[in-house]
Amino acid sequence: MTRAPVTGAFEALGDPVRRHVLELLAAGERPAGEIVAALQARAPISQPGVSQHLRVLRDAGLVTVRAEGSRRFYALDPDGLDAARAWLSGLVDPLAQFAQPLDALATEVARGRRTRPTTTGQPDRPAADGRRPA
Amino acid sequence: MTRAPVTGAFEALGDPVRRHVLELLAAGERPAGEIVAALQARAPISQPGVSQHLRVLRDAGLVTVRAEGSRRFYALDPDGLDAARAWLSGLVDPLAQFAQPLDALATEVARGRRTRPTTTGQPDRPAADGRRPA
DNA sequence: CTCCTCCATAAGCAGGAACTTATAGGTCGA
DNA sequence: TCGACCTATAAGTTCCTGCTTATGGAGGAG
Repeated sequence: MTRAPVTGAFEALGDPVRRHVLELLAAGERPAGEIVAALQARAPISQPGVSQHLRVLRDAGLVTVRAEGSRRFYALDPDGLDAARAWLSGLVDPLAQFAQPLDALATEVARGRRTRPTTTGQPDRPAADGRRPA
Repeated sequence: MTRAPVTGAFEALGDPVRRHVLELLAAGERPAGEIVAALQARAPISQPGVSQHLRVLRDAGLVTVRAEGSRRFYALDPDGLDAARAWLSGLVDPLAQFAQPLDALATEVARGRRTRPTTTGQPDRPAADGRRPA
C-alpha cells in the first residue's frame, strides 16, 4: 500500500520545476517555505504553484512530508526514486532485475552505508500503463 | 555533441504510450510498423500518433533509428537511458556519481557482457532546467 | 513506369496541466 | 483572544500536448 506506482512517478518527473525541487531536496529535507523561496530565486512562481507541485511529487511517492509545528518538511523518498530507477534498469536489460540488489549494494558501499539498511524495494515490473483514449 | 539532455528525456518518459514503446523495444529493435501494431493491440491509436511519439523519443535521445530499405528500425539508446538513471542516482546520494561505473559493471556481469564494452557515458550533472515564464 | 507499402510531416482540434489570485486552516507568540 | 506566519485548497484561465485526418515522399514488386 505504501507502494509507489512508477507510472505516476515518471509523470511527476516530467516537469522541470518538480525536478528542480527534487534537486533541492537532494541536499536534505526542507520546509515548504524554503523550497518556495529557492524556486522563486530562479523563476517567478507563486506559493500555491509550488504547493501544487509538492502535492504531485508526494502523490507520486517521490517525496515524503513531515509536519513540525506549522511547517511541513519535505524530503526525498528513496523508495519512489529507486522504483523509477529500477524501471529504467529493467529496460536496458531484463536481467537487471537481478542486478538491482547489487546496484543498491554498490551505492551503499560508496556512501559508507549512511542510512537505511535495505531500501531496495521490489517495485512493479516494467509493465502496465492504462491507456485511455477518447 | 551526441549528448543526451536528461532534461528532455524525463519529459519524454512522462507519457505512458512512450513508456510502453520503450518496454517493447526492451525486447530488441523493431520496425516502426510493428510498434504501431503492438500499440494498437492495446489501445486505439493512429499510425501518425505513434510516429510522433517515436520522434519525441528520438529527440530525447532515448531511442535510435536505423533505416533499412523502406523500414525504420527503432532501438533503445542506452546512453540516454543511463543518463536519466544517473540523474536519479545523483539525487538520492551525490556520491552515486561514483557508484555509477560500479553499477554498470554489475549489470554487465549479470548479462554476461553481451554487447557493447563501455556504454557508460558521462551525462550532465543533476543541474539546470530552463524555466520559461510568461 | 505504376502501384503498393512504409513511414513521416502538416494542420487543426480538444483535453489537460500548470499558473494565477483569493481564501481557508492550523500553529505560535503576545 | 487576536494577529502574524506558514501552508494547503478552490476557482478560473491559458497554453501546451497528444490525438486525429489528410497528404507527401521514398523504397521495392510487377
